[in-house]
Amino acid sequence: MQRTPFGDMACSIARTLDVVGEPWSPLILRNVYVGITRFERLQQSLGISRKVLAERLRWLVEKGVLERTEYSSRPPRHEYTLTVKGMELCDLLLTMVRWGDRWTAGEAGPPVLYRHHACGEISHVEPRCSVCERPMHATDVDVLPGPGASGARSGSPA
Amino acid sequence: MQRTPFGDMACSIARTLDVVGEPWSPLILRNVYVGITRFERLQQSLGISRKVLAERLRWLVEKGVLERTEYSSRPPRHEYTLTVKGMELCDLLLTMVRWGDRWTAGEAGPPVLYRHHACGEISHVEPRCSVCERPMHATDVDVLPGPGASGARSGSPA
DNA sequence: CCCTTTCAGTCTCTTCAGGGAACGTACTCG
DNA sequence: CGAGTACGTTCCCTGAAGAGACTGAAAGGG
Repeated sequence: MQRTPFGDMACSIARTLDVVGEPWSPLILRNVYVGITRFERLQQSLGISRKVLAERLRWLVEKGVLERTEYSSRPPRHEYTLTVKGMELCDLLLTMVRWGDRWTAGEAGPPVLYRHHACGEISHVEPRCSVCERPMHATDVDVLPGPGASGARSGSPA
Repeated sequence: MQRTPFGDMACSIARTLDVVGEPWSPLILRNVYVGITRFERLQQSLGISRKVLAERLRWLVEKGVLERTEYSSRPPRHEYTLTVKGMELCDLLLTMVRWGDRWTAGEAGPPVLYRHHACGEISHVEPRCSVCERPMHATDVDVLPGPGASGARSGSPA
C-alpha cells in the first residue's frame, strides 16, 4: 500500500513494517498461527476481500514469512504455514496482544488467553533484557547509533 | 486507512492495529520517542505528507497515545509528547526493532542500538512469561478463549 | 453423465486515502 | 518592510482497497 518505500529506510521498525505493516497482514499471520491455513477459510474468517488476501499471501510468501505447500495434488490444493521467520513475528503479535489487552479490552476482559507451556499458567509476555534478564521497557534504554546507520532517510537522530 | 473497522473486532491485535496500524503511525511514535516532538521536524524527518501527518497526530491524540501541549502561547505553538499509554506502545516498537534487526538488517548490522539502563549493556528485548519469568514465545503457548470473546467477527477460533 | 459443491484464485468497477504543493496565519528577526 | 519559522488546512491527482462476479479444475451425488 504505502507509496513511500519503508523497506529502504535505515530503520528496523520501518523494515518490519515493510513486511507486515500493511493492513490485514498481522491478522492473516495470527489466523495462520491458530490453524487457519487455507485461502477459503482465511477469507471467510477475516471478511477480507479475496483480491487483497491473495496479494498479501503472495507478499508474505515472497518475504519468507509464510510457506505455500501442497496438501493435495489432485485436485491441487495449497495451504500456508509459518516459517521460523514468521513464527518469530508471532512473538511480536503476542506483544501487540499484551498492549491491546491492557488498554483496549475494557470491561469484558481479554478476548483470548494464553497459557504458557513451561509453567501451565495463564499469563502474558513481558519484555526483558537479553543480557541481565531484568525488565526492559522503552523508558529503560538509551538509543545509540549502530553500525547499520546511514545518513539517509528515516530521520534517525540520536 | 483501513476501511474495515478493526476497532470493533473482538481481537486485541486488531484493536491495537486500530490505534497504530495505519501507515506512518509507528514511525511517528518512534520519532516522538527519540525527541522529535514538533510538527515541522516530524514532517521533515519522515518525509511524510503534511496532510497525513496532521491526520495521524490528531488520531493519536484522540486515542490517548500522544498529548498535545503548548510550549509557546504567543505565537501558539504545540508539541507532542508520549502519554503512559503511548510509552507502553514503544515497548512494542522495541519488539519490532528486535525482529527487524534479526531478519532484515543484513551485513551492515542494526542501524540503532539500545543500552539498558539497569545493566549498562547493549542488548535487546526478549519476551518472557509474566508468571514464571522464563522465555515465552509463540511456540510456547496454548491459545484459549477469554472472557471478552464474542461469537462475532474476527474469525477467532480456538 | 450431468449437476452441485468446494477450493483457490483472478478480474472489473467504484470509492476513498495518500502524495505533494500551495495557501493562510501568527509571530520574530534584521 | 520583507524574509523566515512554525503549524497547520485545502486542493487536485493518482493509486490502492473493497465488493463481488467470474473462472477453472476436480470431487461427490443421484
